[in-house]
Amino acid sequence: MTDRLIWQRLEEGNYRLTQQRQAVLDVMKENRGRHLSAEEVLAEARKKAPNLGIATVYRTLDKLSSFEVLYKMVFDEGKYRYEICEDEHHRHHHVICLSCGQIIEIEEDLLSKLEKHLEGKGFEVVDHQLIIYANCPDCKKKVKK
Amino acid sequence: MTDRLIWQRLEEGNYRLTQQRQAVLDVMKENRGRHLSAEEVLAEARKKAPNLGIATVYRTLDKLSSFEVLYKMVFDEGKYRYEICEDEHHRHHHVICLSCGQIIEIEEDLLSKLEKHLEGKGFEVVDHQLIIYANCPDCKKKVKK
DNA sequence: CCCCTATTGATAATGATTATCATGTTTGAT
DNA sequence: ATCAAACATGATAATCATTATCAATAGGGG
Repeated sequence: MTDRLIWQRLEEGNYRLTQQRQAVLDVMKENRGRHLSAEEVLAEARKKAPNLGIATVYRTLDKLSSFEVLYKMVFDEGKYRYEICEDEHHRHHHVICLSCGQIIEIEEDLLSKLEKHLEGKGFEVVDHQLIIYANCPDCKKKVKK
Repeated sequence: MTDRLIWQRLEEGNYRLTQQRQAVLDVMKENRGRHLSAEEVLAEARKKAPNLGIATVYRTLDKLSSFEVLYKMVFDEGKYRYEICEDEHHRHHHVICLSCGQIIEIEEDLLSKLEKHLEGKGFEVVDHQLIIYANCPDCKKKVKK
């Protein structure tokens, strides 16, 4: 997602970029493709805004998600993670390695057929999330030993 | 999932079926295809075991999940839900209606191609979960008004 | 420069889940 | 059957992530 587009969305939402919010947004931009928890964002963002509080982090992450600047998602560990949006389609494809916990993004989009089918049945598809649980090539080797 | 198979898994795990555990398991069997939270299971199961405690419900749900008698899953609301396993493949396909919250199961399995691709790259695919966010036909009508 | 409103950080409150522990129950060896 | 040992339970405390509260503060428009 481009700075231009981010700016546009913040403006539409009448959202001022304070130092703290800037720090949070910077962290998210510096971690494109990663899926950060609120605590992780706090730890990083404090390097720029040392007395940033966790409440502000949550507030900012939720607001940015509501502007569709960030995705808010949840994996099986049961807590929220955030990631900067990369496209207009809100599609998330992830592979989670069951051994090392690494979360890898994949690009393929094979779901349009399924969604067309649902739309044919009267559904209005808004978004989807696909998570694949796997052992990544490295861990696969280790596990076999 | 058949009673036969459930029994087999409990036996393999040396898991005694006490009254309380039986009550929890019964609730799960009576609600095939539904995705119950621990609190919901507790409320139902207390009809059979009136002074059942929430801790026992959690313990039982987790154990049954570890035996692959139940699936343990998480949606965007951020809490765990459980469902009795219906097949050997551990595949969950859900459509969540964004208006009424209804969770509908779908049967299609269009992901084998994608998984083959990942396996070609050295991954070992263990499981997957696909969630589609949509408005169901009824809510779609209401939303449009 | 001052007032007004938005924002912040600290902290309390909440909700879901997990851990602890004293008590009660089952099991299996005798 | 008896009894010790292991297991299971319910109540409740502890924990973890998140949200709400609130007094203090910061910034922008006049």
